[in-house]
Amino acid sequence: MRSPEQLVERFRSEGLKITPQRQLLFSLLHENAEHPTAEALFTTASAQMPGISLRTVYQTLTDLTEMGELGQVTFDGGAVRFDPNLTDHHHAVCDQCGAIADVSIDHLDAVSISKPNDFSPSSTSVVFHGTCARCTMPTSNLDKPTNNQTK
Amino acid sequence: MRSPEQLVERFRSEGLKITPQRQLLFSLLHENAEHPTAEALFTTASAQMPGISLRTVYQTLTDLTEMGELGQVTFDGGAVRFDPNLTDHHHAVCDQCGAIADVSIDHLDAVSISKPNDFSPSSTSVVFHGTCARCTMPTSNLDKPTNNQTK
DNA sequence: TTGCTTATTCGCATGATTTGCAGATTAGGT
DNA sequence: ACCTAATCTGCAAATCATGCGAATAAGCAA
Ligand SMILES: [Mn+2]
Ligand SMILES: [Mn+2]
Ligand SMILES: [Zn+2]
Ligand SMILES: [Zn+2]
Repeated sequence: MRSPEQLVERFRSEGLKITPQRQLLFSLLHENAEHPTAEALFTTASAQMPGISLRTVYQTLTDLTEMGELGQVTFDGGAVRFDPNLTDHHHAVCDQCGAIADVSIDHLDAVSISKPNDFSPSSTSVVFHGTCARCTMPTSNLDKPTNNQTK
Repeated sequence: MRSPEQLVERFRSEGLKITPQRQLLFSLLHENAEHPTAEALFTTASAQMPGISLRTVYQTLTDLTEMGELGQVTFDGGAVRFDPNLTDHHHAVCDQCGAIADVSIDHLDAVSISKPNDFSPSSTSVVFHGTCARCTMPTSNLDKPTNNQTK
């Protein structure tokens, strides 16, 4: 996703209005690597802007997605999660705390994934389930990750 | 998933009852490679057994899943799909007709998928999105696949 | 500034999927 | 045939997301 400034520019150039709700969401999404749900963003947004509507959060997220500025991912039938990282990448889901980490495509030997016969893949997604570093770490239970389970 | 006969045996041995509803679902799921949803199974089941409850379909599917006799998969936030194929495998989703095909693990060079750093994967799933053979096939629009979109 | 036009926000209804609950029914044994 | 626990069924309710219309406000023109 582009920077809030660039998004403002794009919205203006397309005749869309710059509302405080949109600006807040732009900033909450900017470089956000947490893959938040609409509800999570709504909660965070509400702290800074009491009264903002969940409907508006959904609306804005949908708009950004349709504009190609935001990605969506879902895991195991959970709620949709929004992803400002538009680069081609995959995900690692921690079954302990629910954290979702990006897995850069070059961490994988992508080309080695041969396509199944008689099927023309336009995209491939890989999802790892397991335990993240923070949840594995035996010592230092200080600052443990918040349980943010997918399911 | 094991055969209907074997399932009947297992249910009996566990003191569970053999009802016509269960037997019907056993047969509908047996070697079913369509990855049907609960609704789809309910529709098919209703044809053979008018009056069967959707609730019972869900209940039986959940039971089989908890017994480890049935797998569940979801794609893009769609409804849960049930999978009697318990072997380790992946999936190819046709964006045209919604068909979901199994992709045998040996079609992939699984070991070459190096795990991301500081994450201990317990399972890896690969999903291809694209166009299936039947939807690609230029000639022979005879017997086209039913549109069974995930979303 | 003031006022106008129309995009946007908001609250609520609705849809889709799945589960909780409790009363009616039935499988399977005595 | 009868008992009883397991099962089935219908309906309420939870969750997540979208449709809709009235109220609001951004951007612009005067
Ligand atoms: Mn990501
Ligand atoms: Mn499968
Ligand atoms: Zn974790
Ligand atoms: Zn197809």
